[in-house]
Amino acid sequence: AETRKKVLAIAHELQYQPNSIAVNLKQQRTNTIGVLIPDTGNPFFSRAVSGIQKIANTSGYNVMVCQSNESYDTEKSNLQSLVAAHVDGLLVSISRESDRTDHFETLLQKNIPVVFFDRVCQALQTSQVFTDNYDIAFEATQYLIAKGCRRIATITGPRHLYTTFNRFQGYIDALTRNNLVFDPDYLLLTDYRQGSVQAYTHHLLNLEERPDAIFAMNDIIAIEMMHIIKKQGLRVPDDIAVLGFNNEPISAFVEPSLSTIEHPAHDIGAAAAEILLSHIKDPTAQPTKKLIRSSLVIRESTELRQPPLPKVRHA
Amino acid sequence: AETRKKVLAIAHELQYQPNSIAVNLKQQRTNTIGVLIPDTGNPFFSRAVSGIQKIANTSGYNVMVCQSNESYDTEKSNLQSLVAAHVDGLLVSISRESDRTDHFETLLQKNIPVVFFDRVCQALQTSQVFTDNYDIAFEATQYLIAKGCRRIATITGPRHLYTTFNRFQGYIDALTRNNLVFDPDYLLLTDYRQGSVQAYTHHLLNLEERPDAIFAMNDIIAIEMMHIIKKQGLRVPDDIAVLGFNNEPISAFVEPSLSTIEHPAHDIGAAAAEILLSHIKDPTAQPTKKLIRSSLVIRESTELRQPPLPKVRHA
DNA sequence: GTGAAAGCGCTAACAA
DNA sequence: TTGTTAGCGCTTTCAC
Repeated sequence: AETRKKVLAIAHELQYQPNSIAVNLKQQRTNTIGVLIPDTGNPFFSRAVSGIQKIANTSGYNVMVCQSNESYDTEKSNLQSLVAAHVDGLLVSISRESDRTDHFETLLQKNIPVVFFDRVCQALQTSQVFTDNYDIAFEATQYLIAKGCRRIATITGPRHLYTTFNRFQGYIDALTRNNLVFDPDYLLLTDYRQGSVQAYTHHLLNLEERPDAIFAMNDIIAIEMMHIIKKQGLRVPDDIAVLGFNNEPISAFVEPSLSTIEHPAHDIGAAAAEILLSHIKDPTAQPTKKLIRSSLVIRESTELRQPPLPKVRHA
Repeated sequence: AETRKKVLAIAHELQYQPNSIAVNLKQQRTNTIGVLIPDTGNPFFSRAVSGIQKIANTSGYNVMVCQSNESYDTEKSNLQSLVAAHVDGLLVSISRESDRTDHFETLLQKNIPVVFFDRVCQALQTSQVFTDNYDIAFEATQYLIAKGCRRIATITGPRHLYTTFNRFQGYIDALTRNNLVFDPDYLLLTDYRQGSVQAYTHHLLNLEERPDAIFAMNDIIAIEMMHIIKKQGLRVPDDIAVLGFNNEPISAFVEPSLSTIEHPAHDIGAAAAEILLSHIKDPTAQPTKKLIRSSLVIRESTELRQPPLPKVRHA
């Protein structure tokens, strides 16, 4: 009782800090969560990490970040690093290249909680946080059609990605609903490589029937496309309307300002972190799926000044 | 010898992985480096983190990231977390609010290697990686003056930040060298709060003698300012030239394309990580200072079409 | 070369 | 309530 005080006082005086590694060894946990994302430099993911940090830090967790650079192999090796580092749980958005998900199965075997976010992995029985990709793509396409667009091109990623697949379905279904036929010429699969946007845009502009709208998979691509379109002497939105995805801050300030889809990266990251922490606390908890809604942000790049064309029936 | 093989075989079969926490406890290190930056969502820092990751992962290190949100208190508490997590070393870019650096002294006492990057801390005897802020700001200002600009405004941050201070000095010295007097009306200190850029820009545009050029502290601010200037019916660069900082990818695609300063975030991060790893390997190594050069990237936002005005002598 | 044992710094169980 | 001790899983030393 007396000595207790003395010890505490001296401990404080010597600035005693428990050795967390020893604590970790004893407790068999690290108070660290692993984050595995495709690209730190992608603003969507860096904002998601920001949301993750916020939740993790307020709960006394540290965050270990790895980037797969959109490579399956790197993702796999990052995963091993994070597991080897004994993170208490993982937040993952899978790489573009990952069309199989065998590497995540070991997590389930080892009972390491994992929450996928945005680019989720449907094959696995885990918690997931995602947005209503199908609905918002449907709504966005519907909106473009209502504006009078009939030849709507889309730039998208590989089919096996959850986000891409659902957005594409929403796009297709909106076309069908409006009796428009899907023209494969208007579908571009991008790999994001340097210079690819330029090539894709020129391809679209040189088509016999040039598209009258482009629905891009993110704002950065959309802005680059607008730039190229304008350089070609065409007008946005009058000749070609452009719609982005993600609502990056910069999109409000380009000319014309970019219509896009608000995709709350910070909230998605934070929600995923919260679910993960709950799984860490209670390992028996069932996987949950959380939907975070997106919304259409209409600006100038799709606001056609001319009245909509009369509705045309194709096919 | 024989049993060795058998054991190894079975170990492989059971997928034996040494428990890294136990290894860490024994070795007194974690193979983890801590990264402390102001803001994960800031593209400059997220690109720097990308460079750090690359070096760290190839050397078998994990990366633990914390963001201070530009707050001194958060920075201090993040620092404690990272030290408590026993990171083997730290990479730090200090927060805007941190006008004192007492919290970093404990690192030196505990002999934890730290490398500051970009927003370095001069008061401490540690390794640092930075860019030639003074020279490039001088060169950029000189360039604007050569283009005929005489009333050059600048948007900058607090004086105690290394980057800000040196850029400001370069700006001032270039003015002086050209016999232009520095007008405090043309200096804006921003805190980056929501909406502040709009207020600052309007302030500048409403000055009795409107600036004919603006040198912003980063591209995002510069692009927002261009947007506001154009909304006011003024032309960029003819009425006001605009120069950014950081050369974000998007800056090539705005209208007019933004002149800016190439500030190699990825390289700065990678260089800092390399120096840190060398300090971890050899704790007796002396602190080094590494300079990574920036360069002027000239695009449309400063390319005045009219011939430069005749040189005016002020004061 | 092989094997046993001490110990990293802590926590939790147990004994006093 | 207080003090002692075993043990987390590894590495390294030291004896064999």
